[in-house]
Amino acid sequence: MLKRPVARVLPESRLPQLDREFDFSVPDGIDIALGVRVKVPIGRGGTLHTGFVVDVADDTEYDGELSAIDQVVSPAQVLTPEMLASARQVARRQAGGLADFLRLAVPQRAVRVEKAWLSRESTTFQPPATPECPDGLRAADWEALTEPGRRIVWHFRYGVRDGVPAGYDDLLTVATSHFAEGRSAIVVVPDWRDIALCEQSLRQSVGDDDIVVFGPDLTPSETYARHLLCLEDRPRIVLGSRRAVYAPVSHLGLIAVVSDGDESLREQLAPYPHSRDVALVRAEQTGASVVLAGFSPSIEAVRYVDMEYFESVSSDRHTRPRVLPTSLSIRADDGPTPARLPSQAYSAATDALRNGPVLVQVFRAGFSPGLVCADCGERARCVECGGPLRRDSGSGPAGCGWCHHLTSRYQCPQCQSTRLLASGHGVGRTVHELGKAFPGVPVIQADGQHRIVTVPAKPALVVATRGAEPVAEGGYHAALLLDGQAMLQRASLDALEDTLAGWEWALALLRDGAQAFLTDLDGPVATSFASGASYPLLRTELQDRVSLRLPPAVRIAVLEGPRSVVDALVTDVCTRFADVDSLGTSRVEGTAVRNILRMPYKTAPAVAEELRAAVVRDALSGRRGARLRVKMDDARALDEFAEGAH
DNA sequence: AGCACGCCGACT
DNA sequence: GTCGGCGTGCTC
Repeated sequence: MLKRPVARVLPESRLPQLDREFDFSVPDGIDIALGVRVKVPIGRGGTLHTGFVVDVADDTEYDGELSAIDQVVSPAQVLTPEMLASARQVARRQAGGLADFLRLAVPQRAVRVEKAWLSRESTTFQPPATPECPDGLRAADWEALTEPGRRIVWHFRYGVRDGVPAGYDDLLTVATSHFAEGRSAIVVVPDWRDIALCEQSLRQSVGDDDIVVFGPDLTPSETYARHLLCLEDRPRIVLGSRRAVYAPVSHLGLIAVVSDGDESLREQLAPYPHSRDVALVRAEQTGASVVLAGFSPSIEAVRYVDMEYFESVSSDRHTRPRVLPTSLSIRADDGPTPARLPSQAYSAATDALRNGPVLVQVFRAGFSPGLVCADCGERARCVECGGPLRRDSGSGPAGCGWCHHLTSRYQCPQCQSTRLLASGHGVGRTVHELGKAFPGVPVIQADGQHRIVTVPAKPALVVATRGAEPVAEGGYHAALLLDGQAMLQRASLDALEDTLAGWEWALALLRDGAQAFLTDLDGPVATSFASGASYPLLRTELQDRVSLRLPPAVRIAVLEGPRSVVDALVTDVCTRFADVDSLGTSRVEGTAVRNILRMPYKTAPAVAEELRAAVVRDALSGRRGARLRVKMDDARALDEFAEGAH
């Protein structure tokens, strides 16, 4: 414990004007340590705030009388110097508050949990045997993956082993290798399903004391317990969702982010950091490796490889399953086809179902669907204006998405049929349809509500929404990739990236020799994907983004607040920085407006500083009403902007 | 956020 | 004369 007279404290406050360090005197009898939580009086009333001790010193710059620290909340040094340094860097990058970031990185205290931890008996670290290089990985690549200080985009191999995707197994072997050398490894995955799969695999090779899992649905005290475990001076393997990227482990050797293009890896709380960015900063700070791994790279990863900031490593991909694009254009002379499935896909699925499970991947539920003719598949259009027809409830008249004209009796201009079907509809409807198409076959439904991690190696139709696909023991015998058109035609910047990731994931779950059928799409994307050329597709997409000046070729900042404040700030920033431009304003709720700034990477740090200063200034001005808010690099704002612009 | 300081209207 | 309105400004 340090006995210096001045402690520098960062209050745990979300107020921008309090997001800075304050000096306090340390009374006799109070022991201060870096990273502990303290209570300090702030403001005229001396209201007690908790905060972190971020520095201790002999004197202060402040010319006024220092207030004294009220009390040390606990001796646990919950904020490590490394995390503080990383937090500063991420907060600056995101134009956000340091305390805001630490709210994500340091969980709330739980007294009982902490008492138990403080009086724990220390466990000894028994390193496991260093694992061997998995099949299908070149020795040089294995070496790169298992030493610290590298930046790698890793293209997983396909196939399922022991009920777990082989790529996941490979990654955990890499993590175990770091661990065996006395270094911690953090594995960040998008969601609960991936955690369950990895945990199952990890527990077979590493002891329970060595693993810390930040699983789904953790209570605050459970989260705190795991945080404390990570603080111990011994290596650990940490597994979890985006929360795991903040694990304050010592001896960090590896941070791996799996499927880093997944939108669930962006934090929904200020300052909205992405796990990939946090991983990069922490790795730089500690000398650890960053590995962005998966079956299909994120567009950011493609960019990093292109600019030679990351090296690329591929497992053996010769086992890529065959993909057959079978166009949806069901011809009238084909007769009725069950559940709108092309006959080739239908008969292949029927065959595969004799021996084992078949995966049917559908677009996520809750998506507002367009309508198609149930008999010929022609897109249903409004008779008044030609706009897309939709149906908000399950039944009732169809309405136009553009002019809201209601069509009570629709007739298809192609085949005169009066029956309409939702295209790219959610899993509920598809389960029903497919159940009828494959009579006598058990149907297993997997989506956000029906969480299934694995299915047995028995004949069954597994209908899963994109992102909720269970893993089949031994792999699926075939996969039907439905709704490709709807997935690809979403008005979203990451439609291609996300769609390819979903398809590649489905391929990874197939058993050796099984095939995938792309049923609702033809054209260049279908052809490229079928030939295994996903990567060139993404590179082309990246080139487009460069010429269109869209992320990740540029960085963006979303500004929200009262019109006058936002307008003034935009004018100011665009004048000061010649290479920043504004996409204009769109209205959000009430009187608030939103504006999006685009800027090259090299100017972004200076702009971020400027924006943050504006947020603090706005908070300090006593003006009532909505405050100015800044959000960096949230590409989804562009999707909303496209809808709301005028 | 809190809280105090400050400078203008209707009350014992 | 003074009690109290909430605009403005600061917090080690």
